Amino acid sequence: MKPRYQQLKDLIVDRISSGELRPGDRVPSEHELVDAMAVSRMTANRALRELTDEGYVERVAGRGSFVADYRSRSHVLEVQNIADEIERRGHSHSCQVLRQSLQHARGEIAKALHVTPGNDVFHLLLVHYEQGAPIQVEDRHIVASFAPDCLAQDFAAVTPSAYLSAIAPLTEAEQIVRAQRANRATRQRLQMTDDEPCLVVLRRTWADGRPVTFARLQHPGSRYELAGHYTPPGTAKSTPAGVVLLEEIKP
Amino acid sequence: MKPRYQQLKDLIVDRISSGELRPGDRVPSEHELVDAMAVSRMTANRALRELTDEGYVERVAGRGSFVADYRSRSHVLEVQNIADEIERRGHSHSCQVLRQSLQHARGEIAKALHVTPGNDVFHLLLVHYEQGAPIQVEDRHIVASFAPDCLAQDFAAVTPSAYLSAIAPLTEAEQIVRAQRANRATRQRLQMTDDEPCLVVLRRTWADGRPVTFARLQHPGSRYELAGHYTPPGTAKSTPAGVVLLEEIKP
DNA sequence: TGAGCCAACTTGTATATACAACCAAGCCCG
DNA sequence: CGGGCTTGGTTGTATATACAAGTTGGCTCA
Repeated sequence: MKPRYQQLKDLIVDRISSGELRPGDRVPSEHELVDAMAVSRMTANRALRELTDEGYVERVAGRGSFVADYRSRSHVLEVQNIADEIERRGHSHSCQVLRQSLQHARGEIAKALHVTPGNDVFHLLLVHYEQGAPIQVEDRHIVASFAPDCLAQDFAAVTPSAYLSAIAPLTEAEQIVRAQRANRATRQRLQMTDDEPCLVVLRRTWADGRPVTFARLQHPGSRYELAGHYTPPGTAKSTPAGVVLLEEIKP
Repeated sequence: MKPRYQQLKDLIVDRISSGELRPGDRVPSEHELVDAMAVSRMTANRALRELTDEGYVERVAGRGSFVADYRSRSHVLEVQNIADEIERRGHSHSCQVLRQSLQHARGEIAKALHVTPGNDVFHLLLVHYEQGAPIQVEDRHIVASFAPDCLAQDFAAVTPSAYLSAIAPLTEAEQIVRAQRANRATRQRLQMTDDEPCLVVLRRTWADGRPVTFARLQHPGSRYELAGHYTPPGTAKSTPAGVVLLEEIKP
């Protein structure tokens, strides 16, 4: 038997991930949970407090508790959407859709997405531009059952990342970063010279405990880099605005 | 005035980061905190429970609470030490020290480490080998006041990462990942072909809220990649052993 | 009308208490 | 000597209660 505070947490997380509660919506107050679930206020408090620590809920004394915006959920999801990233830099983002089709999963793609070969997957091929210069080739497969209306989307307006996040919060991610040479087609799309290194990110993303999408993201080495700032769970403090500094270092 | 549970947490974290309490040491039990600090057991429980969530302590019902091993602290610190990483793969690690000297900080290095130009920093240049094949050139600067006995260390036996972690827990990290071409000296050291892309990691690491070391890590693109698996704070579940799968995919 | 006050509700923290489960060490008894 | 039991210490959870502080909306009174 799970502890009661965990039952309360599961209950609320389920209502959020099912879409019943959306970001900004009010979640039951401690007193309402006490009445509805027959627990003490301390137990309800612990459930809501831990959900706050985990990024699901935001609480305001005197007003109530509310479903948090997914973007504030974890650093994984912060990096997901290249359009947001570019706009945070104050630059313009545009996107060209080269392919948007329904396919049957086979081989490694089927294995990576945990579907049986032959099942439907969508295949997307996009090029993202920052200030008009190509910055990323996005080659993505999506489990069809997760996003049935994928073919009807306009991915030039809403990136696949944003689209997928809107369907359900992405709860888990796995990625591999490599430096490789790109093939000729990719070099052309990214306007890369023949010997320019290519920064490749292979990323698999989960929702509801199941993999839903696999992306191969290729970037020109001279114009793109990955940056991250990590603090251990408890702290999240000290030294702001340090990334810019590192950018300048050319030993 | 900080809340009392936070005061308790600060107290214990201070004793850990000062080195008074080392990994494996016993931390005061809830009852001892009740007696010593004049708080209720619930307050002591909350302090210790949150420290557990944050990775500082491990608790065992019936035995007590103990300082956690730093390695279990966060995925940032897991990746720190390339020797551990190689040994986890069951491979042999060796290391050649090319430079180990005391210098005066200048320019970008001084800025990155937040020391005034002219202050002492140590400079290390190492090559790491996996099964005899070169896998990383480590070019590292360390704030001298943080590690005064740096010149006396044998870094072929204990990597700089391990050495620095032993002095004080590394609490914060910032890194940038790039795909670049390496210069000729580096290509030779890593036995890379002329046009082989190089995976470069620039990493700056903090202890006690101050930057202590800055490293430039260069890897042959054909033999090295970065992998990470991320879950949001609350969950930490589902799908094990998936990284290997992704390795195989060559679309 | 408008300014201020107050009541109701919310979260945040703190205490005292209780019971269950777990662990280690020592003790008793066969 | 050894197996099982007890006992004391520990964590994990749950409740009832209390006070402080923030927010909101309505009400009163000038």
